[in-house]
Parts: sequence; C-alpha cells; structure tokens
Amino acid sequence: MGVRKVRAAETRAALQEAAREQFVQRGFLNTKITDITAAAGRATGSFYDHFTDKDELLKELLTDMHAQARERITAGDHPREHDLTDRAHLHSHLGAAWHVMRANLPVVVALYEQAMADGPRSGRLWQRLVEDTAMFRDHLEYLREQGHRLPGDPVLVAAAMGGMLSTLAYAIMGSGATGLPDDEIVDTLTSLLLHGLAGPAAK
Amino acid sequence: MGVRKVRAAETRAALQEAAREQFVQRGFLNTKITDITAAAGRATGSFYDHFTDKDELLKELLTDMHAQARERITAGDHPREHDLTDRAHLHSHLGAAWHVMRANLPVVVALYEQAMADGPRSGRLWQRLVEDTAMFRDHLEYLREQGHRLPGDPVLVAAAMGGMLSTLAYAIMGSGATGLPDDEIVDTLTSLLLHGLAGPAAK
DNA sequence: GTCTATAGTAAGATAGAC
DNA sequence: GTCTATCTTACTATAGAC
Repeated sequence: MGVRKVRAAETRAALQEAAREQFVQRGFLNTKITDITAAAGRATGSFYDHFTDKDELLKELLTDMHAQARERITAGDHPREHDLTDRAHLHSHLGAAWHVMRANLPVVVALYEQAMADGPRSGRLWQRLVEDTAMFRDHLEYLREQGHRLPGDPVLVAAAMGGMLSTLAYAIMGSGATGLPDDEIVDTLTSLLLHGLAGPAAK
Repeated sequence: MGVRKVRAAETRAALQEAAREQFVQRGFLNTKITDITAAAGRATGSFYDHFTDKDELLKELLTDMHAQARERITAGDHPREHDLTDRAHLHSHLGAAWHVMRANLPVVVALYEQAMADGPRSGRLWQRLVEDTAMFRDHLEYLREQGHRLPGDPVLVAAAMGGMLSTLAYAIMGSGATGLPDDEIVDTLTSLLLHGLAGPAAK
C-alpha cells in the first residue's frame, strides 16, 4: 500500500475515533463537523474527502457494531429455543446487550438521537425499537408457542425491554450516574424482568 | 380586560397550541420558531413579543402539565404506602402515568429530547429519569422498609420503569405504531412489571 | 401588539493552492 | 489528500412602520 493511502486511512480512522468521543461528549445531534475535525486535529475540509456527511460516518460505525454483535452472538450460539424465563439465560442475554452497548456507546447514542430527531409522528423510534429487539421477540414467541403465558404481545414486551435497556444505557453509561457497577445493574434488570416487582413466589 | 389584552392572550394561546402540534409532528429540537408562528398563522416577530425563546415556551407548557398531574394525583390521594406489588395499585399508577403522558405528549417529547440534547456525559437524562420517577421510588422504598425483597436499588428500579414508560410513550403515541389500544398496553406493562416474563407462580 | 424587512450568526459544504 | 479561505444556507433575533 502506498504512503498516501496509508495516510488517508489514518485520517479516516482518526475522524471516526474523534467522532466516537464527541458523540458521547456532546451527543450526536449536537456534534458539529468542526467538532469532529478539531478533535481529530484535521482541517474542516478533510472531513468531506472521506464522508459525505455525519450520517454516513455513523453508518460505518454501525457496521462495525453489527459485526461485533454478530460475533458475540454466534460465539455463544443462539438458538431460538433459549428460555428467557430461565434466570441464567435471561441474565446472559441482558449482560450481552449491556456489554455491546457499552462497547459501542457512541453508536447507541447516535442511533437513539437520530431516531428521535424526526419526532414521534414519524414512527422511527418505534421502528428502531422493534428492529433492535428482534432477538428478544423471537425467544418470546417461541415461549408462547410452548404454551407459556406471556405478559402480552411479544412485539410490545420485547420493545418494552429494549426501551428500558437503551434509555438506561444512555442515561447511565459515560456519566457513571448511579455509582453502581455494571454487574449489579444487570442483576437488577434481570430480577425485574424475570419476576417483576413482586419477586419470585417463594419468599 | 381591554381589547388589546384579549388579542394578545389569544395570540399567546395560539402560539402555545401551535407549538404543541409541531413538537409532536416534527419533534422539539427540529421545530423552528418559524414553524410555530406559521402554524399559528402569525408573523415570525410576534413570537418574541410573548416568549424569549423555545425553552421558555416549553417551561410554561410544563407548568400546565405539572398542575394537571398534581391534580390527578391528589384526586386519587397517594399515600406512600400504596403497594406496588398489588396488581390493582400498580395498574392504576401505570395507567395514570400513561394518561398524563398522552394528554401532554408534546411536553413529554420536548423534555425527553431536551434531556438528550446535551449528550450522555451531561447526566441530564439520568437526572430527568430520577426526578420523574420520585413517586415510584417512594413506594418502592416503603416496600423495602416493610421487609419486601426488591429486584435492586429502588432508585434504579424506578428509573428503569420510567425509562420503559417514556420511551414507549414517545415511540407509540401519536404514531399509533402498535395498533394496540391503551388499555392493553397498560395491562401488558402491568403484568411485565408485576411478575416479569416468568409470570405469576401459579400457572 | 403585530406586522415586514433585515441584520446577525452558526454551520454545512465547496474551490483551489499546495 | 490535506489544507485555508470562502460561499451558501437556514435560522434566530431585532428594528421600525403601522
């Protein structure tokens, strides 16, 4: 590879990395192109040699995250029959989701803000929620087929779980607001989603 | 009251009402001052005779909502001892929250977007979440004092519930995305938060 | 108080030298 | 490919006539 090409790749990577920082620092919508280039130590114009706009940059970050998520999923091998009413299984799912979100907080933040940017009327946030919780939904539908009585429509239940997770990720990660370690947060969410406020029947 | 004053009050109200529409239509951040004045059928400049900026207008809408919420709360009379592990009580709480959010969707939308606008680092969304779920938290802390074993830290559990509710409100209301009636949504959330995915012990 | 017209500002995006 | 300099656009906010 030529020297020029290497330089270009470096700049590209520097811009992406700077964007990650800035998205967490300022939020996605609030991050200006100049914030990114400044943080990367490049000139404003250089941005446009690599990306057409902020959305395109985000799309590439998203691809990375998807690859990462897929890897983690297939590593553990996820058949549809995973039983979400089993504490170990549920805990592992929530833990994985939390882990991937933390590793890709800038992307989570950006997607969330982007989905909200068009307003509630657009239905874009709902679409995101449904897409991102497809796995939960599959597991829930399987349970239902097995005769298990769910709290309600699997799509809604899955979306509710996803909404809880992503909002908390946004609110907690990066600000360390709660002071609680990740383990404890995942434990709490597992308990809440498994047996609810009432707790397991046996006291 | 003089004619001039009446006219002014009318314009003021028209601007607020137009803002409500626009916030739901376009989202809060995306709504420009000119969108509001245009929707209200007034000139751009008139906006500034009544509000210094968008945030101030929102603050007034918020006051209305608080009054409304307070009224609904004191109407039902909410002592700290309300037992959230009792289905009827939990259902009534969630239903009330859902109802107030629907009646004030523009405000919910705006506050949510506003809280996210500063980015995750600011901790503003977490702050909102904690503030808005104070009531849940109180009830949960009471339960804990009574020896009931909660899923985890009451602050976190309450915030998780609030995050789930507000995200779903944003995603569902106004787009009617799910096709489900409000009753069914509240029922589902009640079941999920009361006994979790596993459901009540007795099958 | 409300309007029209416009000044001011911030950010996205491009042109052209190196 | 990267830079500096600049054009363009969209919006906020104000000035001044009515």
